[in-house]
Amino acid sequence: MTDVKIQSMNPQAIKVACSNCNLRELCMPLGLNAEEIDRLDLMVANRRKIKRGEALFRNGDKFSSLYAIRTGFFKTCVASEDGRDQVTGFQMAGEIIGLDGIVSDHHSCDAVALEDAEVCVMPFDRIEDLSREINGLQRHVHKIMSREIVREHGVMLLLGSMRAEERLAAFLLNLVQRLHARGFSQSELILRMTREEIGSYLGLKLETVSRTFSKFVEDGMVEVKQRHVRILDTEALNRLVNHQGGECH
Amino acid sequence: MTDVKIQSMNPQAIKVACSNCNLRELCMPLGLNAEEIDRLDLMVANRRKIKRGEALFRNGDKFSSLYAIRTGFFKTCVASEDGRDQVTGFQMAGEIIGLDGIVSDHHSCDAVALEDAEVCVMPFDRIEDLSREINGLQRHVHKIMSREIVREHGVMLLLGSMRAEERLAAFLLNLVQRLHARGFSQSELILRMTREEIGSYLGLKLETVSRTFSKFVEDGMVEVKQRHVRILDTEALNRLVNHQGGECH
DNA sequence: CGACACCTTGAAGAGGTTCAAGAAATGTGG
DNA sequence: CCACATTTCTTGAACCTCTTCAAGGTGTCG
Repeated sequence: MTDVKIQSMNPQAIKVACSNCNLRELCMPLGLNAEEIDRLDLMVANRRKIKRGEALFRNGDKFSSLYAIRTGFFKTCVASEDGRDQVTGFQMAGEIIGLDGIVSDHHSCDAVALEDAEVCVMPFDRIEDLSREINGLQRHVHKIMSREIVREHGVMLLLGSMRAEERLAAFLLNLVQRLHARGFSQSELILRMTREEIGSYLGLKLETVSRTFSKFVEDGMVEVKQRHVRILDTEALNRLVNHQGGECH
Repeated sequence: MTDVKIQSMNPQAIKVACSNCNLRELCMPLGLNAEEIDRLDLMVANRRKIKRGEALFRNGDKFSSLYAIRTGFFKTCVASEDGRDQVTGFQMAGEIIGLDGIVSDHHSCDAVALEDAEVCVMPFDRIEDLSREINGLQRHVHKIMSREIVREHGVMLLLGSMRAEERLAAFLLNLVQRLHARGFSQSELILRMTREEIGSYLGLKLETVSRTFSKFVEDGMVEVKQRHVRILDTEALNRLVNHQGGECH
C-alpha cells in the first residue's frame, strides 16, 4: 500500500484560500466584508486527498475537524453493533461532512470516498474561534447544521412512508438537482455508488433497486446503462414522488 | 452565593431562571462559572404553556426561537406536499426543539404537544449573542445540533434496516432509557402517543404496531394495557435489536 | 351515558426479500 | 494487451413480512 499522505501535507505547494475558491458560494457564508473573507482563509488548515475506497474518517475516530469537499464524492454510513449497515447520505463538492463528531468528540459514522476526492480540513476549534468574531460565519455554521437536520427529516419521510419506486425517483431527482446546482446536466448523471449502496440508503435490497431501475426504463422515464443514467421524463418522476401512486386530484 | 430567586405567584412575574432549573443538567452546558450561569438566564425570554393537541409551531411558521421543554411531551412531524406524514421524533423534558427552523428562517415541521406542556422560549438571536461570549454555551449549542444529527442517523438505521419487532423493541428501550434518565422507572412507562403515531415514527402501520405489542406480550417480554407498558425482559428486547433475529456468530 | 377516538384481531393480498443463476463490467497480473 | 478473477448488475421464482380492509371491542371525555 503506497503512502500518499505525504504529498497532501506539503503546505507551500497548495494555496489554500476560500477567498479564491470557486465553491465559495456553496460552502461559505455570503455577505461578508473583504476583511472577514480574508480571515476565513484561516479556517482551512490544509487540504487532504482521499483515494476512492478510502475513509476520510471512521466511526470511533477522534473528532477534530469538519471537512468541506472540494472534489469527489462521499458516502457516510453508520453501523449497528450487530453489523447492520446504513448509508446515511451521499455528499458532493461544496458540502460539509463531519458534523456527527461534535457531540461526543468522536465520529459516529464512516465517511468513505466513492471516487478520488479532496477536502479542505477545517479544525473545529478554529471554526468556533472565528465564528465568535464573525457573525456571518456563526450563523452559517448554525445553518449548515440545521440544513443537515432538515435533510435527514426528508430521508425519514422517504424511509418511513414511500414505496420502492417513489424512493428511487426521489433519490434520482435529488441527486440530479444537486448536480445541476454545480453546473452539471439536469438530465444526465453518473452514479458514483453501487446498487447496494443506493439500496442501503433507500432501505431497499440491491435487487429491488435494480428491478426498479428496469421498471423506470420500461416505462420510458429513464435510460440506464450501468451507472450512467439519463432522465427522460422528470415530470413523471416528480409525479411518482408527490402523488403517492396516483390518487386523483 | 444565594442563587434562590424570588418567585411571585403571578404568572406574568415569574422570574425565569435557568440557574435554578432542575433540568439544567439536561439542557444547559456544564462547567460554567457563576457569572456565566447568571447570564444564561437572559437567554430565556419567557415561558409558554401548550395544551395537549396544540402546536408549539407549525411547518411554515417564522422561526425565531428554540424551545427547551420544561414539562410535557411533544411529537415533531414533517409532511410532504401530497399529505404524507412522518413523525420525526418524540421529545420530553430537558430536550430542545426548533432546530429545523434555523436554516430557512421558517420551521419545516410541526411540533405538537401530546400532553399539556410548558417550554422555555429562547430567542435564537439571543442564543447567538450569548454564545459568542460564553464559549461553553457556544460549544453546547453545537453539541445539541450534532446530537440531533446523530439521533437521526439512528432513526435512519432503524427505518432502513430493521424489521417491525426490532423497530418497536428499539423504540421502547429508547423511550424507557430517556425516562429513566429523568428519574422515572426503568421498566414501566406510559405512552403519550397513539399507535398510529408510533407507527408513523417507526415506518409501520398502526395495526402492525398493535400486533407487535401483542406478540411481545405473548412472548412474556412486556405487559401492555393500552398505553401503560411494563417491560418484563429488557434483555430479550435488547437481543431483538442487536442480534438481528439471531445469527449464531 | 352516549359519541368518538383508539385499539385489537382476522383474513386476504401486495410489495419487497431471498435465493439462485448468469451476464456484464472492472481490475489484476502475467 | 489479453486472460482470469472479482465485483457488480440483472432477472426469475418462491416466499415472507407487512399492509389493507373489515369488524368488533375498549376506553375516554364532554
